[in-house]
Amino acid sequence: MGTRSIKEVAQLARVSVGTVSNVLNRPEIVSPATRERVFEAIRELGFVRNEVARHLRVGRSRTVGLVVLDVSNPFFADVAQGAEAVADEHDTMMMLCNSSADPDRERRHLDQLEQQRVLGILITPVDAASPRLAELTARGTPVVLVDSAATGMQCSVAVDDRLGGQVAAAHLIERGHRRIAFVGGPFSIKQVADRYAGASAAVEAAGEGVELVDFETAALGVAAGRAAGERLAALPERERPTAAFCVNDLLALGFLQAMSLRGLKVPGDVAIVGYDDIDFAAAAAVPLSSVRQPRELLGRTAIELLLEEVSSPGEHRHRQVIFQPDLVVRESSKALRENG
Amino acid sequence: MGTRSIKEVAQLARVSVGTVSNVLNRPEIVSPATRERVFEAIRELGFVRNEVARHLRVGRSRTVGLVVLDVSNPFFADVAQGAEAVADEHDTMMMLCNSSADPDRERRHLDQLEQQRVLGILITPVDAASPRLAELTARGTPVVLVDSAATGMQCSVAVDDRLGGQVAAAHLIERGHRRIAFVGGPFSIKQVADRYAGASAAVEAAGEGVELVDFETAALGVAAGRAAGERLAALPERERPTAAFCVNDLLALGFLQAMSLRGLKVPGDVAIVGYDDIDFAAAAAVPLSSVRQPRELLGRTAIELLLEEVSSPGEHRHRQVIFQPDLVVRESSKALRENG
DNA sequence: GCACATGTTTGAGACGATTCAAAAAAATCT
DNA sequence: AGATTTTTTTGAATCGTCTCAAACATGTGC
Repeated sequence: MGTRSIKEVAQLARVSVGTVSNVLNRPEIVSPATRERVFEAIRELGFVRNEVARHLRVGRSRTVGLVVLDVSNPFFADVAQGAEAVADEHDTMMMLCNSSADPDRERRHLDQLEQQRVLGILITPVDAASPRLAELTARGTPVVLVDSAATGMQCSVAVDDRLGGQVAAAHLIERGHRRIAFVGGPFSIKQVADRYAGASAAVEAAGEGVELVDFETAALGVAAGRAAGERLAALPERERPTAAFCVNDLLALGFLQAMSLRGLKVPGDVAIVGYDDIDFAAAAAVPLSSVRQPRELLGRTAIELLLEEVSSPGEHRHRQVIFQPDLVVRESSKALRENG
Repeated sequence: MGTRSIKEVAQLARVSVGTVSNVLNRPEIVSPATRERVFEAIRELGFVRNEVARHLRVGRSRTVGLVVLDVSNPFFADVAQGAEAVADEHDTMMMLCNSSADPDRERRHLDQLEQQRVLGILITPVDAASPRLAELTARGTPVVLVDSAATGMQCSVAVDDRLGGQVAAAHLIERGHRRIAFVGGPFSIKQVADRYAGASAAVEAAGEGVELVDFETAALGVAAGRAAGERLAALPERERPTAAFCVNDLLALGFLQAMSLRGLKVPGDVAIVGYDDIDFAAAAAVPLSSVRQPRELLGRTAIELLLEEVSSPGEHRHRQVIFQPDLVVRESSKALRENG
C-alpha cells in the first residue's frame, strides 16, 4: 500500500535513518537545516510513523485496555469517559472492550490485550477472584480493578457497595415498607452480592416484621428488570412487596415499566430505588430514586493508579481506593406508607 | 518483566524457533511428539505470543477501530455491539473510540489508529467530507462510514435520515399539529441536517399554515434537550409549538423532562417524536414515539464491508448501503389535535 | 541397499523503528 | 595552522515473530 517507511524518508531527505528517527523523537538535537529537510520529505511522502515497530523496539505500549461489563450501560460509558480524559492527557490510547458479563468474552479480551502487550488493563471483572487476573499481574501487565475491590495484589477503585445497599434499604424501611423486593443478579457478580449484603444488613437491623424478598435476575439490563417486575406484579396483593431495591438503574427502569404496564402505581403501590443514578434515572416515567456513584471519578482514579504503577514500578505500592455512594431521593420512593 | 519469547520456548523444548512458530501457526505440520513438547514448554513458561512483533512481521493487524460521536449514547453502544459481534467471529479486536463530536479528538484518534496500522476504520465522522478520511483511504487504511453516506471513494452504511425526518414530521402534521419545533444541532452534523431537510420537506408538502420552528441545540445530549425544552416552554402559549421533533432520543428525553418540570402535558400540550428508538425511549415518563434505526445491523454491515474490502482488495467495489427507518408510535404523540 | 517421495525441522533473513558508540563536521581556542 | 571541544550525523545491532528454501529423517518400492 501507500505506507512509507523511515528509510524512504531518509533516502529522499538524503540523510541516514538514524537522523530521521532523531527528528521524530528529539528534534532539538538535529540541526535546523536538516530537520527542515526531513520534515519536508515526511510531508511529501505522507509518512506516518509505524507505532507497531516502535512499540516492538521500545518495549512499551501507549495503549491501555478497559474491559467493562456492559458498554451500553451509561454507568460504564461515564466511567470510560473519565478514564479516557486522563489517558488523553498522557498521550495514551484507550481500548474499550465489552465483556457483556460473559467470562468467556472477558477471557478473550484479556488474551488479546496481553498479546498486544498493552501498558496495563483496567477491568470491571466478572469475577474478581479469577486466577487469570493474578496471572496477568504476575507476568507483568499491571491490572487495576474498577468498581470492585482488590485483595492487595493489585490496585483497585471501588464504591462501597455494601453501604450503598444498606442506605437504599434503610431508606425504604424508614418510609414504612416492611416487605422489600431485591431485584438483581446473578449473585456471582460482586457488586450484586455486596449490595444485597448491605440491604440484608439494613433489614436485619430493622428487626422483626421487615423482610427482603429475592427477585433474582439473569442479567442486568432493562429487559431483565421488566421480567422481574412482571413476576412481582403477578403476586397476590397481600404477598406483594411494597417496595423494590433494584441493583442498577437499567433494572429499575425496566421494573418501572412493568409496573405501569400492570397498572401498579409508583410509588403508591410499589416504591422503587435504583442504583448508579445514570442520567436516565431522573428522566424516567417516575423520576427514580437512586444510589449515586462518582462515575467519571472512578474512571479517572483507576487510570491514574495504573499510570503511576507503570511509571514507577519500583516504589509503587498497591492501593485500594473506596468512594462513598450517595442516595438521591426522587419521586419513585417519596410516598410515606402507613404501617400495616 | 516476566514475558517470555519464542526463543526461550524453543530452548526449553529443544527445538528451533521456526518449529515453535509452526506449532503456533500451523500445528498440523509438526509431528505430534514435538508439538506436545512445545506446548508443554509454553505452558511451563507462561509464554504469551507477542502480537506486536507478529503484526510487524506479517504486516497485517487484527484490530479495527470504531470511532463514534458519543459512547454514552445507547444508539452507538448498540452499533458497536453489532460490529463487535462480527469482529469476534473473525478473530479481530475492536477499538472503540469516542470523538465526542469534537473534530480535534476525532483527528487524534484517527492519527493513533493509523499509526497503529489497524486493519481498517469504521467511523461516524463529525464531518464526512473531511480530507483526513480521504487521506486515510489513499494511504491504504480502509475506511467505512457509519451512519453517514459516502460519495464513492469509500464504503458506507447509513439510514435514510431525510426519510426519517420526513416520516416524523408527517406523522405530527397528520395528528393535527401546525406549528412544529425542530430540536437538534449543530447543523454541521450531517444527520442533523438531513433529518431537518426531511422534516422541512414534509412541512412544505403540507402547504400553508404549517410551519417548522428551529430550536437549534449546541449538543445532542439530555442536557441540551432539557435546555431546548425550557426555551420552548417559556414562549407565550399562542406562539408555542404544539409538537416537537427531536433529532435524537437523548434530546427528546431531556425535552420531555423540561415539559414535565414546567407543567406542560405530553402529548396534550406538546407532542414529541424522538429518533433512534433507544431502549430508554419506551421506558420514559411518557413512552416516546421515535424513529427506529436498525442499530446492530448498521454495525454488523459496516464491519462486514470493511472485512470484505480487506480480504479481497483487488475486486472490491465500494458500496453505499442505505437502510430504511421505521416510525414507532407511542404515547408521546398519540393524542389527536383539533385544528385551530 | 539404493533411489525417491514424503514428512519434519532448521536457521537465516526480513518487518520498521530506536539506540548508541563511533565517525565526521563544525566551532572554538592556542 | 593545529589541537581541542562541541555539535551532527551515521550505521550496525536489536526488539520477537514469521517465512521459506534448504537440510535432514523416515518410509516405500524395487
